Parts: sequence; C-alpha cells; structure tokens
Amino acid sequence: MKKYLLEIFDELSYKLTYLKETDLIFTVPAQSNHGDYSTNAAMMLARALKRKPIEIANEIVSHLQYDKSKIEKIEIAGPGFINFYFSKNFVTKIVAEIHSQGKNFGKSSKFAGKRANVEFVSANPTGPLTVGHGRNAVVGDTIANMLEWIGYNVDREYYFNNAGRQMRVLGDSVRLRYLEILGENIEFPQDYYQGEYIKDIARKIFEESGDKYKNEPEDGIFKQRAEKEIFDDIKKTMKNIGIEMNIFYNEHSLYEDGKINKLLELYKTKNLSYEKEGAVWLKLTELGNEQDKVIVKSSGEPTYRLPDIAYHITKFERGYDLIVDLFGSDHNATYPDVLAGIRVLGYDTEKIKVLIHQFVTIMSGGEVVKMSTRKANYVTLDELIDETGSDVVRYFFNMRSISSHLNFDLDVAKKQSDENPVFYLQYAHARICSIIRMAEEQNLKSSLENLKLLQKDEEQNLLKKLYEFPDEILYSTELFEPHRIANYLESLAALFHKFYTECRIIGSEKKLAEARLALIEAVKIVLRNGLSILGVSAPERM
RNA sequence: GCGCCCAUAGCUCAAUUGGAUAGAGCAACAGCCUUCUAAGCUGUAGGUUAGUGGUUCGAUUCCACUUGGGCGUACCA
Repeated sequence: MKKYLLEIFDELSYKLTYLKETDLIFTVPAQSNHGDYSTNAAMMLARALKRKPIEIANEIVSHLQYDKSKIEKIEIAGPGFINFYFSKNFVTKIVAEIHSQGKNFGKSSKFAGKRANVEFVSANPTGPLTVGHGRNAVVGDTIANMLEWIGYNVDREYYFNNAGRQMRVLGDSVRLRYLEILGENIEFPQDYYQGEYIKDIARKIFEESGDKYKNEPEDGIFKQRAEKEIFDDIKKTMKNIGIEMNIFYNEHSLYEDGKINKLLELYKTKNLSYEKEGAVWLKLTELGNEQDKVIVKSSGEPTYRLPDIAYHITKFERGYDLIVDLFGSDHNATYPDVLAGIRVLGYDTEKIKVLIHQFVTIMSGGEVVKMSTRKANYVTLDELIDETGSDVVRYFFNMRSISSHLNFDLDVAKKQSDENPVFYLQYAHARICSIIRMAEEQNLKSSLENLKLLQKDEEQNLLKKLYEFPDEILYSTELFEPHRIANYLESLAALFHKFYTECRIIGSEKKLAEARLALIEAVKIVLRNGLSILGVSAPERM
C-alpha cells in the first residue's frame, strides 16, 4: 500500500514540483477512521510555501492520479492531513506476495553489498557471563540479525583482553585456591575473584597435576588455564542463546603486530600528545573534549584508550561501511575519547554507531538482586537460561527500548503462563500450525484464487498489519531499535487471535476456507520471520 | 559540581525522525469453551505524560529551569 502511494506521489511531483521540497512520510494513523495511511505533507509544506495547509492538500488531492480499484477514497481532514483508504480487494493482495517470498518476506536490499561489524559482549574472560551481560549479548545479536535483513553482510565480533592487571589478579586468584587445596594457609584478598568457578579451576589443575605447580607464578599455567576454562564457558553460554561470533579480536595482538606503538608514534609526530609527570597524554581538549587523558601510564603501560583507538582503526582498515559498538551505560564516558582520537586521524567516525543500553535490574520475590562479578554475587546467564529457556531470555531482553532500564522479573520469566508475553506470540504460531494440520486431515488446502473473499474487519485488519512488516524492519533497524519488532509481533499476534475467535476456517464455505488458510499461512510466515530476527523459536505445538 | 540515560494507568512498558481521541500486558472487576489449542477472546475501571515555563497550526516527543532515580566523571576496563 505504502509502495503504491510513493509511486503515485513520485509521479505527481513532476507536476507539483514543491513536493520535492519535503520528505514524504506516510504513516498508519492510530485511529482507523483516519484511513489506512495518512500524510502530513500539506502541513509540512505550509510554512515553506506560505500557504494554508488545507489549500495545499486540496491541490495535491485534485491533481493526484490513482487507480480507483486500489484506492477507494481520499479525504482531507483536521488541519490538513490527507487520508487514504484502500479498497478491500487491493488489501488482500499482500497474501500472495508473502506466499511467494516466504522466509524472505520482510527483507530489504537497501544496504545490499555493504559490510557491517557489530561488536558486542566483549567481556574479558574473568568470570562467567551474568544476566547483566545477557542484555548486551541478546541485543547485539539481534541487531546483527536485523542488519542482515536489510542487506548488510555482518560480522559479529567479540573484543577481549587477556593481558593486564585484571588477568593477573585472576591468575593469582586461581593460584591461591590451588595452594589452599594443597593445604597451605593462604590469605585470600578481598578484591580477588571470589566466585566458586575459581575453586573449580584450581581443583581441576590439582586433580590433573597434583602439587606440580606449587611454585608456579600466577601468570603462567594458572592464568592460561583460567582463561581457557572461562572462555569455553562463555562460548557455551552464548551458544545456549543462539549466538555465534565469527571474530574474536584479542587486544593483545595489537601489541604484537606493533599497531599500538605505531599509533603512539603517529600522535607524537602529529603533535597530538605530550608527556607530563612521566605519562603520555592525548590532547583531547584540542579536539573538543572536556579534558586531556592519559594514554600511556608512567609505568609504561598504555591505558585502555590507546588499544581501543588502535582497535577501532583496524575496523576501518578492514573496510566496514558500518561499525556498531554496543555497550552498557557504565562505559558511556569512554567512547567520546575514542571517537575523538580516531576522528583526528582522518577517519570518518560517522560510520561508527555507538549504542548504549541501560542496566538490567533483576527482581526476585519483589526484591532487587544486587550484583557484582568480583564479589561473586550474581545470577549467571546460564542459570537464567536453564531456568527459563533461551526463548524467554531472548524475548525479555529484546522487548524493551535499550535506553530504558530493564526490569527482569525472574518470577514472571520462570512462569510458563499467560503472564509471560513470549508465549503469546508463540501460541499464535502454534495455533496456526494446528489449524493447518487439521485442515490437511480434511483435504482442505490454501488457495490464492479467492482472496477477495477476505472482507471482514478481522481479516482486513490482519492483512493491513502484514503490509507493515517490511517497513517495520527497515525502520527499526535504521533506528537500531529491536524492541519495535517485538512490539510489532505482539500486535500482529493480537490481530490473529481476534481473527481466530471471529472467523472459522474448518466448516466455512470451501472457497472462503481456502482463502483464510492462505491468510493464516501468511501470518505464520511473518510471525516466524519476525521471531527468527529476535532469535526466538516458532514452535509448531505448545 | 559536570556528562549521558530515565520519569507515561496500581505494576512492567509502548506511542512511526512534532500529528488527529496517549495505547498494550499484568493485577482488579464482569462475561465467553458439546465446533480449528481458553497460553485465547469481549467488556468495565484506571491518566493534569514528575513539575513550571517556552517554541507553533499542534508537544509524551524539541528547548530552559526544578524535583527525583540509574550510570559515569582514573595513570581500572
């Protein structure tokens, strides 16, 4: 429907050239008595043309050439809205389109041939993924899916650091637990990793090698083993919610191939850095930021900024058209420095999209669960998946705007009941599958021959919603807002459930039953496609 | 102090780059299963969109200030 409107307006713009002055926007009005689609173009143009909106609207409508079998009625309403009413017959045509495109329905080629890199999770291997990481993981993977749907070739990338102080503390935590198992009297510092998993790793080393490593330093076997065990665990957790990274980028490699030193030299020769109090500072104030920051400590060790900048430069070197960084609000102060450091070297930072999601609050029994990795007071993502299932986890993290704090109510998530919104969608899909099975038993098959019989409100509303799907994906993706897809699917499922209660299939007149079967098959395709973007399964039975 | 994010129905949240009468789910109340899955549907009730100003044909949306919360504000990442 929208496609047709764009066509006829494009044609009209040769006659009324002022139409080219504004971006034409067609929206689905909240009120059904405002038509199927509506545009505010006349109002938008009013100021520029210094004419009355109603007058412009009248001019547009009177010059518009359109097929009366497609558009039934055009009205001008309110301060100057132009409302379009499509013919019922035309509306039904979407069913055939969905059938022919199948699992590709909703895809767009707008960004075909473009390459995107989505960096997410990026947790250092110091402990299992927590529920806190879960939001990042799920949203990142979903955004990657969405970008694929609009044509991008996407790399999913995990950036990590297995060097530095954090990892030394990790290795030493394991070492102390190991010595503890050997019966030595140890003092375990408060700021070391307190989790049980540290003891598990120490126990494994002991069981395999006895006291062989009694005198090993912390950054030898202990660190290596801890890193491997923890990383394996992280990968397993990601796999459990359907996430597969295709690039793991090690920060350490930036040192090994000299990128860090090269960058440091570059800043120096460009006179963008200076030494003070034994440290190297980047002149960020000259680049418009609030204060200069240290890039190399007086100890000679770089701060995270320098490798972060070097790392992002590799993303440009690797030729991406779009670079997406997703992280939690605790990192919100870091990215302006990194961006400034990259921009000054001539890279187009417009290609970088920084997404910041707010924190997750875990609720259990009406109480807030406080979390800290260091203190080992957390719910792991794996525990959550075990208790609720991957679908619930993915849906909960996807269903809210990332700029909102997310309340994750463990009690609701665990319930296999109508309080849990993911089942509402899956139930719609399962119901459709069930009807199709029943129909088959009665030798009833869907047909695209008599779609024009789909005239009832419940049918028409459902059909109109189906039209919106490709637009919704494109729009949601360009805004990087996965929750819109969840919202869309919920309203589609609601319209289906209404249709289900009002319109019977088995038992209806044959031609109508065939057309309705075709309709619900189309709904099934859209539900399945939408759920697959979210990474949620579409069960055949429930 | 400063920066980013947030404040919408009792609770959790939507609201198409400023649109027409602010919508869902849960909870509450009243109904609907001898017919394709009641994990569903229908109805009732629930709002000064935190507050005050401003911008304009029009503001939940944009701007300023105030209040209340989250996260930052390192020679940690």
